[in-house]
Amino acid sequence: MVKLFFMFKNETKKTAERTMKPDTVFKQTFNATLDILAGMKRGDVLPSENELSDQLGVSRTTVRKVLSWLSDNGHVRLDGRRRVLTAIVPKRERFPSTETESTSQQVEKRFMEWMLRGDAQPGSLINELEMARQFGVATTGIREFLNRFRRFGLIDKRPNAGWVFKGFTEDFADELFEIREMFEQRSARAMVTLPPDAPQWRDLRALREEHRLLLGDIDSRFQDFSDLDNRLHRLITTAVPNRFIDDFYDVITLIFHYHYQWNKRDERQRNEVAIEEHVHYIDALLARDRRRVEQTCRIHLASARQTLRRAFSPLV
Amino acid sequence: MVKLFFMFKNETKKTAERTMKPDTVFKQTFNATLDILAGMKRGDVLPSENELSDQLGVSRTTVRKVLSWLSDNGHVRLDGRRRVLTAIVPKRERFPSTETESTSQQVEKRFMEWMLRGDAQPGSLINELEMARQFGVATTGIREFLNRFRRFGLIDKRPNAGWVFKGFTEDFADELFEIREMFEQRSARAMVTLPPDAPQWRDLRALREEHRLLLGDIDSRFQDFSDLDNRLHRLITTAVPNRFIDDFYDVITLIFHYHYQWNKRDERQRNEVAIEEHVHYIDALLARDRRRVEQTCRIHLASARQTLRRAFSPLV
DNA sequence: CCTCGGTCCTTTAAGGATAAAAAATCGATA
DNA sequence: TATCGATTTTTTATCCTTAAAGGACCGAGG
Repeated sequence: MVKLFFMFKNETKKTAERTMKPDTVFKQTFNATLDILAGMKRGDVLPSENELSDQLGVSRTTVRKVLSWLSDNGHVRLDGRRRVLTAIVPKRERFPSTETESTSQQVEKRFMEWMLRGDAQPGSLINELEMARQFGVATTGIREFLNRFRRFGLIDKRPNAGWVFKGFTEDFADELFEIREMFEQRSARAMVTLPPDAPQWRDLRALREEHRLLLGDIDSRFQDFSDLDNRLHRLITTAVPNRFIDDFYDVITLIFHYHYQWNKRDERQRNEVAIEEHVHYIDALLARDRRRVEQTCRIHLASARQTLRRAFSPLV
Repeated sequence: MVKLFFMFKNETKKTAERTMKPDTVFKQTFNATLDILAGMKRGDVLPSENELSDQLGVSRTTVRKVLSWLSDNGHVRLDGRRRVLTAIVPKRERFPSTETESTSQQVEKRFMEWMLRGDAQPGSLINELEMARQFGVATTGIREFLNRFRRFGLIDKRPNAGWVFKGFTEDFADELFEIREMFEQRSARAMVTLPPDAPQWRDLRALREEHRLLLGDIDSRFQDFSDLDNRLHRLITTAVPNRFIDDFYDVITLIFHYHYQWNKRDERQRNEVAIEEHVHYIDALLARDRRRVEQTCRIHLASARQTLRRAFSPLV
């Protein structure tokens, strides 16, 4: 059987000593707090602990840890029960992105890179222990990732005997897009029947404007398409929410997120075509013309499918 | 916030001392080997180690462990390189089913029971540690289960802050069946276009016969319907395989498996109706009549949806 | 040349431990 | 009455450890 090796050339060796639970949340929060402070000047009063907690999406415990650091290092002064900014925090205090990524995020990233590089042969075995060693994490982290990754349809589990990589193949693209087409057509049809005062129409018009702006500046900003693509399709699915369809879009989002990072061939032109397809699709939706919606949707998905399929034959 | 307690009334306390990795595979293999020996008589030669390994679906290592026991306890004698059965193994040597279930299977079972009992309030929090204590397993086992269970659309993860049970509600049934209907109609339409010599037609005719037999003996065997239901729908999806559709059927299979165990109301009558619907559906497929297939499929799924929905209002 | 026993090594499935993060508690105070 | 500081308790994310299961190798024998 073919065994896999996950180490890439030019890989930087992991030297960081691992703690039990990483403090990536603290470090991210720290950076985010600095972003907030950057918009303030000396003498300004900081938001309250609860406000910061809400705004940053972390517990007050973590917020307080950051605020303690700011006090201890003389950037913030206590004035009664207010906190006052006394000194700007220099940029170099920010934690680098390598330290703000949790283990599970790192595993996902490295696994996807390994897969999309094309190093992975269909049918090859994935070994938890080997992967854990190469990624510098414990086997439990790998297990957890693989279990979550199962639903992407790219790996199979053989109990007591590891995992099989099924391959990032044309079959995969076809099966993915068969479902995607069913779901998208269903959502698009539902959207057409939404009442004219549904909030989706406002969002859709805003998205159309964003598409127009991007097309006007396509040469420098063509990489922003990925985000726009995701937002359009997610908006359409909100017409009639269904948790299984939402979950499926998670699969598509992840696949495309990494796919866009690795497949740079014809990127600019590919995205320009896709944006134009989107505009036609959006116009059809705004016109609430069911037949045209179905047609423009089909055209766009067919070309997206071709894009993904071509990623599997990199030499042609 | 509502907290959950997983301990049921009349629950038997776990007293078994836990080992690192349970030997459930050995115990299952042991029982399965006894089943094979039951079909033999004294003096018969056992199959080879490799044969047993293939047949039982476990490694030779495990097979050899069972064979060692048989030798050590005088039930099997070595004759050159053959093994000869010398004494029947008494039934009481079999391991009880409680010892042949792996931790992950136990966790799944107990979680599903807890959910389907209706003790779980929608929106309540699931606590890994609490659940681990109640189930008598380590937190890693719970985590792994919850991660795998995510795709069933019944729980949500909040990073660093546990899991939320979304509730086994009518919404869930509706969303599940919306997808199921799309997938089933798609597969049924594909099946109609299969060539007359496709192996599916043979299997379908066999299934039809099984339905007929079950209907004739409905009073004593109505519980066998669950298995038949699963096999029919799985057969139809093989018309044009798609890994995402297969995965979705795993969700349906598990939900129905436990649902059938807990919801006994009108069980016999419900199953009888469903079998008749199946027969009409199968006949339409065998006739390769697209319109009738769509119609009978819709009728059957609508009644299955009602069955599941009714399970959420147990007092009406 | 295939199969078996013996042996050994590798890998998975579980348990257990610990630091970080979340959450709760409680006066005090504005 | 909501907020803050201080402190404590609970829970998650991660690492490490170990027995069972899988798998490879080898020599012998039919």
